[in-house]
Amino acid sequence: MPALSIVKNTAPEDVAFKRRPKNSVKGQQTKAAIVDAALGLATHIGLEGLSIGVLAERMQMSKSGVFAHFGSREELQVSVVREYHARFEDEVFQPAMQALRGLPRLRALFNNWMERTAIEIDQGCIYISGAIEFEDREGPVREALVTSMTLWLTALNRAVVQALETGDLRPDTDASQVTFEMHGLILTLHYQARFMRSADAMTRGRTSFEHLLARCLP
Amino acid sequence: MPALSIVKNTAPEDVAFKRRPKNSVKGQQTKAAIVDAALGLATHIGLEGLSIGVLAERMQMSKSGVFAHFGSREELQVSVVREYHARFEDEVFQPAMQALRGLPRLRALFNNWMERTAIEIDQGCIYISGAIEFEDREGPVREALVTSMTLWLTALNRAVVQALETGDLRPDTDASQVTFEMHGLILTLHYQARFMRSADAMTRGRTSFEHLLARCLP
DNA sequence: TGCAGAATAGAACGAACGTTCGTTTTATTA
DNA sequence: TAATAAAACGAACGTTCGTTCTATTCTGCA
Repeated sequence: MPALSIVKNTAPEDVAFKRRPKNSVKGQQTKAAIVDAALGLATHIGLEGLSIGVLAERMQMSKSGVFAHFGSREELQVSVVREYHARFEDEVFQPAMQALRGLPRLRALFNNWMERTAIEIDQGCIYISGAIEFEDREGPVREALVTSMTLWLTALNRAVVQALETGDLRPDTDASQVTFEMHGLILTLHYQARFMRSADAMTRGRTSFEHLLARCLP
Repeated sequence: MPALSIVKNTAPEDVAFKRRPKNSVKGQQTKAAIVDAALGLATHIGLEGLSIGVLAERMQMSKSGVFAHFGSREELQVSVVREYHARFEDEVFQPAMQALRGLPRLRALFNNWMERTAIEIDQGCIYISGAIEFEDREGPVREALVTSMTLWLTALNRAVVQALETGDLRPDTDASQVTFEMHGLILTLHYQARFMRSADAMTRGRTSFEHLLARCLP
């Protein structure tokens, strides 16, 4: 079981006597395709911008056909968050675990995160847009987002702690503080590159990371 | 003319032969009150979440009565951005200009920005939420947001440059890099405090700023 | 005091939204 | 192949949205 896992995407939660699809082979395929398309849409227009009508149009299906796979728009949004989490884990977290524990792994994690964010300069990141949209909106979508983000930041913080256990970073390093600042670099990179459309944001991000590390080296 | 000013709020732009209000005393008062209420709403639900119906209800006016002051929802959104800009200038920028040029003024600017962000932990910041909402949506609202943000970051950067001119910071300091990282601290503070509801975000923000300064001191 | 012009109201519009329902088509299995 | 269950459809519901009219009320100036 991978370390960032929450729950599997197709949860058998037959809530409140609502008729849910029974997950035949075909059904699962279609649902996966819908979630994929929904994720593609959500990265551009946000989770709140997601509309079942537009999604159905893009899928060349009827609104009710799409709707039936989720039972509510909220469930669709949660599915999208879970799918994004799974991809983030596959692309950012897992590959970096191949690197040696300590500074190499920490560098790999940050580097993969940067790469992912660079891609998202064209796509948008639902961990960032979702955070804005669900700042003070309660419910399962917010919960899914917070859970994912907490798992990721915890995993990242663990890598920092390991780096100072191996002696790669000074033993008096405040791990949480380093994690906090790494998070800040990604957020600024995203803001500057995607909203302000500044060309040198990637370079600035890498420079900042090196400054951060330099401060913590033994 | 204050350094962050863009244009005054009530612009006499009689675009495309649309019947606009003629700005009587009463009219201006009402419009200001509407913009104030709209800003209050937008900080919580975003510029895109703003709806004329809800706004009219809160103002105890008719939808068309509210609408007539702006001519379009977009113009309402732009007015809100301008109003936010004006307040940001009054609360963050102007007071800090009283401080001595150099490190004191830079500290004052960052401190006021932090305070403002702390307030916005309960309110939301439309420079942040707006950036997400208008990342790849073109038009006058995005333009107003980018203009405001550019003016502010430029003003901030000027303060950094002055600090190294006065010798408060090392002469080889990369001013743009420092500005970039200050921006990052605010974004992370906002994310951690408002979305993740983490209690120690303010402390972490201040600590990060001190680390940043320490790196640049002579 | 009367009158022009501005401010507001009220009703209506077409479109989009999420959701429900009954029916039909398609897939799975006996 | 027949029986059964799941998937997809199409139409409709009740709301809300921004916007457009026309009509009414208010306000300030001659």
